[in-house]
Amino acid sequence: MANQEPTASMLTERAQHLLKVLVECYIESGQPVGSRTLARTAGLNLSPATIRNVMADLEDLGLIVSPHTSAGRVPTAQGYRLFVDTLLSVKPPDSLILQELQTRLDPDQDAKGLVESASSMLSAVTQMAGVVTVPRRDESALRQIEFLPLSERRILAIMVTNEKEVQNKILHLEREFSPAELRQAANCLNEMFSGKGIGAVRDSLLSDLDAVRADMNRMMVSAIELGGQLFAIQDDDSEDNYVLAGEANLLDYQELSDIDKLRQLFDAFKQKREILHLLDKSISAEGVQIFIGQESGYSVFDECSVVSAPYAVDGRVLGVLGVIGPTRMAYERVIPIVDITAKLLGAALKSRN
Amino acid sequence: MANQEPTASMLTERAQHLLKVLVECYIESGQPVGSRTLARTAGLNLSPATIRNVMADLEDLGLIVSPHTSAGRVPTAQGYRLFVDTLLSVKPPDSLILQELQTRLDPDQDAKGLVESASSMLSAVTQMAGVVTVPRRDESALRQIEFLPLSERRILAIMVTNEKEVQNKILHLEREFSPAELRQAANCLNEMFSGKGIGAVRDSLLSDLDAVRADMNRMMVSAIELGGQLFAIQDDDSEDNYVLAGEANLLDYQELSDIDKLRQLFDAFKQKREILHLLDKSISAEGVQIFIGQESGYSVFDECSVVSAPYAVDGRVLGVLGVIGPTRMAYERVIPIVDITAKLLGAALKSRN
DNA sequence: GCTTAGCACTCGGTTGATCAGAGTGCTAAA
DNA sequence: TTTAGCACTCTGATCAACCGAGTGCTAAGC
Repeated sequence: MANQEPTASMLTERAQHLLKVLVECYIESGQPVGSRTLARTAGLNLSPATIRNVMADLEDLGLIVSPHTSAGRVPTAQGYRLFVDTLLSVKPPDSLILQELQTRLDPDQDAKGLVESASSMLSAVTQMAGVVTVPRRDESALRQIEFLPLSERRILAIMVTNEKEVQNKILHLEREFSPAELRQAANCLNEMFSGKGIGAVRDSLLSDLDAVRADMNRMMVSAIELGGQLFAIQDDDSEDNYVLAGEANLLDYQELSDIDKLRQLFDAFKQKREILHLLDKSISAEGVQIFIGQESGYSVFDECSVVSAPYAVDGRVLGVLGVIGPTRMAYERVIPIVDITAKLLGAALKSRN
Repeated sequence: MANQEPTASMLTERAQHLLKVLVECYIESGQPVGSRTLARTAGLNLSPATIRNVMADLEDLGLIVSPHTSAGRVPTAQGYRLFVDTLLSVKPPDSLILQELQTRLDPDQDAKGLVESASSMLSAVTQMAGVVTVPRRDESALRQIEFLPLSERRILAIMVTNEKEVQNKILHLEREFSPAELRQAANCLNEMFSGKGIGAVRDSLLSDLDAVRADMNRMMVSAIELGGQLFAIQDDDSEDNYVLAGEANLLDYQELSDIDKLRQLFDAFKQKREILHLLDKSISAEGVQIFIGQESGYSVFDECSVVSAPYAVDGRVLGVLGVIGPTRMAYERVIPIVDITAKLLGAALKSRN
């Protein structure tokens, strides 16, 4: 009769210890853990029979199950949960790995490069799939706008933000603009909005656009016209997106070897929607957050765990990164890696010179 | 005793027809084709026994094999080869699909977008993996260069080519440049090089850089300095690269269901090197080229076929696209799709307005 | 000389039975 | 409370039997 939220306090010291050892054992071996093995491994001087009694209790609480009568026990999602919440002893990551992370998150590249590095590092270091959401930039401040004519009615708009990100967009115009006009419009927009947040700029442009078209001089009108178009669809692609790396690593885990499940997982990666929703849940969390098996609420992840953490610059959360792997993963190793990577990514994004 | 290069002329009319039907049958069913089935399907009024005689001949020629004594026959790579070279009746693609291809290869996006569309279309339409190499642009002509100051020693260089591609690069400078200086340098470069091929520009800049530094006015020097940096590493990422889509589709084919093989395949996709080499072989081909099974020479593709075609604008080949799938694929459907997509991509790249 | 019916043979896949091994739950004794 | 002992259960491996599909060969027919 599984209780619905077993807590550590419901377990004796000994039961806790045994659960911990069992989970560790299972994570390492991948085999159901029997009472004899556990008796040997646990270090307590107890006979298998005693262990069995405790295991029966743990099973009643829904923390472990046996796949069939004569197999050992395997942790349930709840078991893992209790394990990571209260029993886990995290290992600080290998200093070699740390160094690698640090050097490969070289601040001297653009945000996209950093995000891709982070993602592929996560996957390489954990041997699972790494995922990093693209940093949102709604609040980054506008720095400069420039227009270059391409052909009669097409101009290239270039926008530089304070974070030194550069964005291009090709605008299709209703009428022709002379080079001088473009320069004036750019100046005008720069004067009006330089230093303002992009969200604010968009809002004020969109509201101005129709309202004051009539009673302004021609220059202002073109400026607002161009600016309106520039900011209109701006957030389509870069927002709401993530960078995934190392999906193929997941092929190696036999607990995910059901090819159909795997296919669904890969489809979900391409769809992006569910992944993004899941990661979103973590965006307001303080540090590392963990979704174990069905906890995520998405059936594609039934056999998976997601370890995620938000990354921030100056306290502003810009995105989330994490690792996706089988429920049976080395949490004590993965958690600090995700944690540190999030911090390093934040630092790298900040200190770009 | 497999002959080494069986040609159509070595087969009777009837044998050819039977091979054709057998291959078609196997492609459709995925099961080894037996003499009875073939007798029924082939439309000739022959008994299974007669068919068996012919099949024995085909097997001697190395065109088909039986996986074991009491199974039907399966085409070998050579069998497929003969099939696609001389027996295949290609089907023009569904007009619906054609339309879809056409609309989704909307010329009104940048090269990257087009390439990505093409790749994902190929994979969607064929239910296999689509791949498109990034168009090389060494010969595209320079149109305009612009420099925007970011901070003291960092400037943003923007380069527009005739093909309306835009490229940004952040330059780190040895010394400070004033805005005026930047503008002059840009003007200078634009005057000197506008309309020239990018390769040519790079060459002349690199050779000029040291040679004439002394006896030029300051403006020229800065221009060449900036230009030199801009063009120095230019080709790192966009050259030698490709866009892959729909890898996950390959999970669905049971002939690729060996998880290890699959893993190797996915690793190869990430490595990119082998794929690029393979696609390179097709770059000078006239139209569609097909690598069947081990013909590719790369063991990861032993169970795969690659159907590829170069795409070009105004006769200049810019890259290669193709489809990667199991050897047992519907060639008669895939080949025209690849063919047409290549043409459409070329057209779209050309007609961007 | 080609075609075909007949037949023995081969091989893979499935089913069912058996058996060893691992692990459990329960009971009774320490 | 712990533990030894024991009966029980379930999996996985092994083996034999068997069916079905398909082949190759031979001899007869056209």
